[in-house]
Amino acid sequence: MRKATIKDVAKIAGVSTSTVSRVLSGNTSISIATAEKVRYAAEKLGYIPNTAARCLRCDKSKSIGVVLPDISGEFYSLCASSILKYAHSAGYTVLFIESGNDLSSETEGVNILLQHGVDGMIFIGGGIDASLIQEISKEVSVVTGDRKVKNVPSVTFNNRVTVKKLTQSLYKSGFRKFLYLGESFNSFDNLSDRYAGFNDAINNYHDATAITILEDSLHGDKLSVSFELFENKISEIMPEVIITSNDLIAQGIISASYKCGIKIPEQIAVTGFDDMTSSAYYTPSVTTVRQDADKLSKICFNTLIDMIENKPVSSSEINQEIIIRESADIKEGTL
Amino acid sequence: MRKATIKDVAKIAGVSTSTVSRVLSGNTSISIATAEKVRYAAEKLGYIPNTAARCLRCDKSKSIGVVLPDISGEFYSLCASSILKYAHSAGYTVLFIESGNDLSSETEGVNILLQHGVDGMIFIGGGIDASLIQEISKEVSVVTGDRKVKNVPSVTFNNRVTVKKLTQSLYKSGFRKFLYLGESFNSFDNLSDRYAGFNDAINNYHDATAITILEDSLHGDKLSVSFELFENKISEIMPEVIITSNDLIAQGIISASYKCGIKIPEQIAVTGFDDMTSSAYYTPSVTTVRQDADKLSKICFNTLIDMIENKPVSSSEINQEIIIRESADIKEGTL
DNA sequence: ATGAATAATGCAATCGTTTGCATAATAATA
DNA sequence: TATTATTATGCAAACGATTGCATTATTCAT
Repeated sequence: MRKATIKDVAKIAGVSTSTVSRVLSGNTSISIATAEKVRYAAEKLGYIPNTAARCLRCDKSKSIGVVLPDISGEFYSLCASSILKYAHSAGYTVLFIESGNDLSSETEGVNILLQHGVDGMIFIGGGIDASLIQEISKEVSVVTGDRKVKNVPSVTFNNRVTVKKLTQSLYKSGFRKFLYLGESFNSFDNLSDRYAGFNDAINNYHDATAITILEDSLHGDKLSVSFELFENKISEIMPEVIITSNDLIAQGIISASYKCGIKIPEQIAVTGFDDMTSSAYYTPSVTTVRQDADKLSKICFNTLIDMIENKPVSSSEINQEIIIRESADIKEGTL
Repeated sequence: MRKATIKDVAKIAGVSTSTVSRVLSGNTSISIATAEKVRYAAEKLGYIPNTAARCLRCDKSKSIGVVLPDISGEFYSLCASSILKYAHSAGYTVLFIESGNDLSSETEGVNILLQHGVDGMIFIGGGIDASLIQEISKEVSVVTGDRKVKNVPSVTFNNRVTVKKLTQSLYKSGFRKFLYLGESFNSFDNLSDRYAGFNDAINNYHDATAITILEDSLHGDKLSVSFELFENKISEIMPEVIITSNDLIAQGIISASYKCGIKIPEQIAVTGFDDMTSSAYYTPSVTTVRQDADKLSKICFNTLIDMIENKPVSSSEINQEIIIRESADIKEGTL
């Protein structure tokens, strides 16, 4: 048998479809008796309102789009999970888009969202063309997470302050010869901010030395690259501490050093970024910076909903947390 | 200005809406000239077809629902990513639902999918009430992934065969005292299958000893549990090899043994399951079983689409791959 | 050139809701 | 009781697309 519609419910309950609609949405005055009848009929028929029809009529979909680089990344998947949670409990539905690498797949993805008439979009992380976001934000409510785009409300982490603090406490812990080893960046605010924070700290110390290595191929699982890098470059330099821009690099360094017979943290201290699950169980466990994905997601979502409901919104910044573990011995009280 | 509709396009192009529709869907005969005009008008207006309207009219949404325990799990997030990929390139949209723990959130999630009129659903992994799936499968096309439900097409891994093979090759590599350390199971086919495979192999050997420990609290990141377990129980037993039912347990064992001064793999060999990213970089790296999430997702999706299009479908099984690494020294040629 | 077949297009109904307006029923007030 | 507010309901028109049927324009064959 066909799926029950509001008409069927109306017929069974002996009222008009308007009444059924009103009972079910429950925001107008309805006599208790009819409400009862309607609810009974709906229940009996197993009536499920048709979202498409409602969406068409009301010109809003109660759905949002979420664009992120790849949903299988540890951080992003946590965001996905959180957003799903908040969205569902607010009666919203979520469409995810992986921006991937190329602009064309991005545009295509955004088009899917547009076609579906999402009420708003959240863009999380880099890798998505800024001008595209700008463009979209004129048509529909947009919030960016972990990234800033001009004239678009954003939710970001305080990377710069955190890395400055981290560097300072390493200095206070006695380290003097620093190596900053990070992914190269162009306009990725969070990466450049991390490096900026490093410099903020270093520039205050005249008895500290700092070298920087920025590499494109460091990210992802290309740890062998780190290994080479370690053998070729670091051995000449021999820093006392290596500050990296993500945990995978840090783990790569640790792994490489292990194979070269260099002891971590005894000979070289290493810090990461992201607090990946594996970092806690690594040997040695990785001193790193934790970013609260759930918090980011929550604020992004709430901000977006406020925008959709035409409430005033503003950007926000979330504090990161430095997690001290074995790979870098940060002295008590230096944070 | 309002978003352009098919009417606007029709007016600009000087044709009827029917014609516009036909041009854009491109499956009926249309003169080249009008097609040209229509396409030009659509382009000029930035026309984006309204999915809700189409969905309403055609009674299909070109969308599917995917229900999984949690989208942030490493394996599941890979599935999510893959499904997104295949779905989008087939013109489908995806709604994810986290089944979480309780039945109520499951039912709620499924309701969301029903309301949205998804054309089909994929249920991946355990934790979702089997009878609920049965129920749903009467209303809409359903495929299960990494799990079997009566009368529902499924895509599963050959857990039993794989673990049997793994056990056999460990035996052939010289191990005799086995410990199977896994999550306890009730109806989770994959877990019970793994254990069954272990027994399949062991039962053939009269000179091998096997102990089994099944624990509820082993899964997830409760590695301290493993640690306790290791100290209290295993030390009395002292197996030569430990076969675990997932990588986290294996890593926990490795980590615990390290702290107890037991050398792995020299004193005890350990195998995991899942081939998590971290397992490759662990020290020692973890011998494990890889399950191809992308393959699973692809077959699930294709099967579902076949069902939706009323083509005949059948269940399939995917071979797992044993990945030999440092934590368990499987001899060449024993596989 | 004339009728038959085919190709192009338009008309209008339809999908399932919601909602402004009108009306009927009820309650409050004078 | 007559009159006015208030509360409950129904009617019917949207929302934007698709599609069966009817119609017109075109092509083809004889």
